[in-house]
Amino acid sequence: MKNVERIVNHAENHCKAHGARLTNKRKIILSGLLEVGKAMSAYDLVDYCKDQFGESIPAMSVYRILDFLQEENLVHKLSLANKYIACAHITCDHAHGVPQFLICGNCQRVEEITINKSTINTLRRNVEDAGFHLVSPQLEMNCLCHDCVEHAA
Amino acid sequence: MKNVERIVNHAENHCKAHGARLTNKRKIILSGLLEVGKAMSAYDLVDYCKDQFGESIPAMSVYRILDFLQEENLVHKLSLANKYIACAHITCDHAHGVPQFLICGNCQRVEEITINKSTINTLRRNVEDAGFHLVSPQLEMNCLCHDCVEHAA
DNA sequence: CTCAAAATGATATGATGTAACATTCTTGGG
DNA sequence: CCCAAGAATGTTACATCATATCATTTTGAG
Repeated sequence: MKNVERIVNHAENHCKAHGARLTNKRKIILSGLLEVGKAMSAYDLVDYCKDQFGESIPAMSVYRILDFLQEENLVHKLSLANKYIACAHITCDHAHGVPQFLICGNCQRVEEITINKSTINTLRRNVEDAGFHLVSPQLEMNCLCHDCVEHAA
Repeated sequence: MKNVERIVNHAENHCKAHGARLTNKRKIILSGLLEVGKAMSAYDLVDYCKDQFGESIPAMSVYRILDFLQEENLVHKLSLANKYIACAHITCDHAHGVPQFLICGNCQRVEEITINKSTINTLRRNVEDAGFHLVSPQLEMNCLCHDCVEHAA
């Protein structure tokens, strides 16, 4: 779990750098997401924090904290699943493209990838051709992970 | 509204062709979605059917009917918005690619487009490279429609 | 230290969605 | 035609996801 700690520290610096505060509760939520390494619902996080950290954080606060963490790009929301997941690139210092998510419809595993720019640009062009402007190319795709494909076969 | 009727008839034939039944309630829900022409939540549909058609359809039934209509490819679910929208291509007889949706984050307008196959294939390859299998390339993209971009500017 | 702003808590409620079982409707075989 | 079986719909209860509102606590700048 040293690794989680390291990432949280990094996140704290990232926040400090522009005057945002990674408070204790916010650290706890972020740690939970990092430890679990999977997408969790807000209420899953309430339970997890209670069980693992002995911290009772009301759901309302969890939602607020998740909003904060999303604004800081430390966490992403998955609309397909109504769940939240820690950003896979918190510790990278360079700017990132908007991520895309592969969600296993069977076991709920999630992989965060970055699709190459030219593909995204093609997508963007398709969107512009339809008279819309692409605000964010964060995509969520219905997938099966390798294991689940195997077992289904 | 003749047009809606025509589309519903077409949908009915489509269902009959493989032994599925487009019952009266199902027609009403589909008609509602077609008339409105926008994405609606299940509960929006409950209200709409009550107001416009004098039909009280319980939410549970609306969900079941929406499931049916999705299986028939007459309706799509938008996870970004938790809403449902009539397929833009019900009356086309040829098979369609999986659709992509452009959702205006400001006015909620939705455009259904079909991205060209080669772009989808590139996406699919990206997914396979990450060890996942793309089940369905139905994408939902956070956009702004042309009007909202103008007004924001 | 003090005060204002930020963060968190408490409570209620709205919105979305499903489980489980009952009832009604349709339809094909006798 | 009738009726059994399956399909569709209704009813009720509840699970899950999310936000509005106002109260309280914490924090940091002056």
